[in-house]
Amino acid sequence: MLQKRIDDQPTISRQMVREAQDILHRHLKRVGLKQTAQRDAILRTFLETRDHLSTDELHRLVQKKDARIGYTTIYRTLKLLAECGLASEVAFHDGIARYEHQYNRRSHHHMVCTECGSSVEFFSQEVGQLEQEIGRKYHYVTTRHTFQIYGVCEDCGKQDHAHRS
Amino acid sequence: MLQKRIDDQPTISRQMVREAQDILHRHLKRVGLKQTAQRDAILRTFLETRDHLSTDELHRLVQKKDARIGYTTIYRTLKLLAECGLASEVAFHDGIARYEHQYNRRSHHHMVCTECGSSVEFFSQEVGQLEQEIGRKYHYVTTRHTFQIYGVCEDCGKQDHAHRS
DNA sequence: GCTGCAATTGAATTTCATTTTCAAGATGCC
DNA sequence: GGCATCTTGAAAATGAAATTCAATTGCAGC
Repeated sequence: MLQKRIDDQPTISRQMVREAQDILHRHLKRVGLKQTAQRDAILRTFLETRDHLSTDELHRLVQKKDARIGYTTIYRTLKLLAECGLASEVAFHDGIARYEHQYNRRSHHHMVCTECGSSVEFFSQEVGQLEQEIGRKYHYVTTRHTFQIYGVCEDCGKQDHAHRS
Repeated sequence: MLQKRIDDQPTISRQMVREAQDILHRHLKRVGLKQTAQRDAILRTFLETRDHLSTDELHRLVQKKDARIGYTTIYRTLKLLAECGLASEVAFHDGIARYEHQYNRRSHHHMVCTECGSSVEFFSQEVGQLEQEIGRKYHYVTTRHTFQIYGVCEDCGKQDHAHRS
């Protein structure tokens, strides 16, 4: 599944992995949890991947490194990563929770093709400003927003056309 | 659960119910399905309610009118209503699908309190324009978008504060 | 470097929203 | 009105996510 990203950093450097691991380790210590080989392995695999990963996909990838790491641990660790800001959930409204890594990334949004499920990332300043503006207006302390566009991508549009004629 | 709406029409008139019912009936005929008392009852109850209804909530309301209407029929009918544009799904990302009626309503968005679940509706032209703009840029034929803001509402903010001090 | 206790793990189980199944009942075209 | 077809709703199935629990592991304090 094609996924275009607007990312300045083409790959994740060793340095970034170390820094992210530090963030996780500090978070664990803060809330009285323990460092484990599993959590580190999951974080590393997660950072290395440039996709919007479902728990299932991440599980498969992690298993290539250590086949004994179970499903449950992936779920639990993704929540931990979200807690310390390293990951964030992306809901594409297909009933599956996806996560993307958030480390050193610009705020961005997604446009999803409803035919093939591929996605494009785009950036828009206005959306963040709107969050602030609306929050002020209705006296909410805003924490985040979601913005997704749904449609049919160029390729699927062409195929539909070819199919009909 | 408090829900502020930006709606020009304070209540649903008899006239509107009739028109909406017509839309449903025409849709049913078009796709070769049948009119039933259940479908009409569900549509009427749905239109009378100004909330973002979960299937469960709508089921409870409908049962007050006819206790024999089952869960499954609510699910199926909500899908039909969405198909003919009378309802649309609102995902608040709490694992429950909600629907709101779409008949004679302005395009709008939601800000949801993550503490108490209450929501405010707001209107923003920019978001629709952005959908068009981004779609053109990446050659998508866009169909819809979702935009939600999450935060803590004034009341919950006060309670948290009172609790701490 | 041990010890002990609390946190972690993962297989299995449970939960819960939603979907599917299917036999009995309703609808509407002829 | 007859009859094929759609609808209904209770029950069962599904599937993603959460929970349970016994065995294992991390690590703070000695």
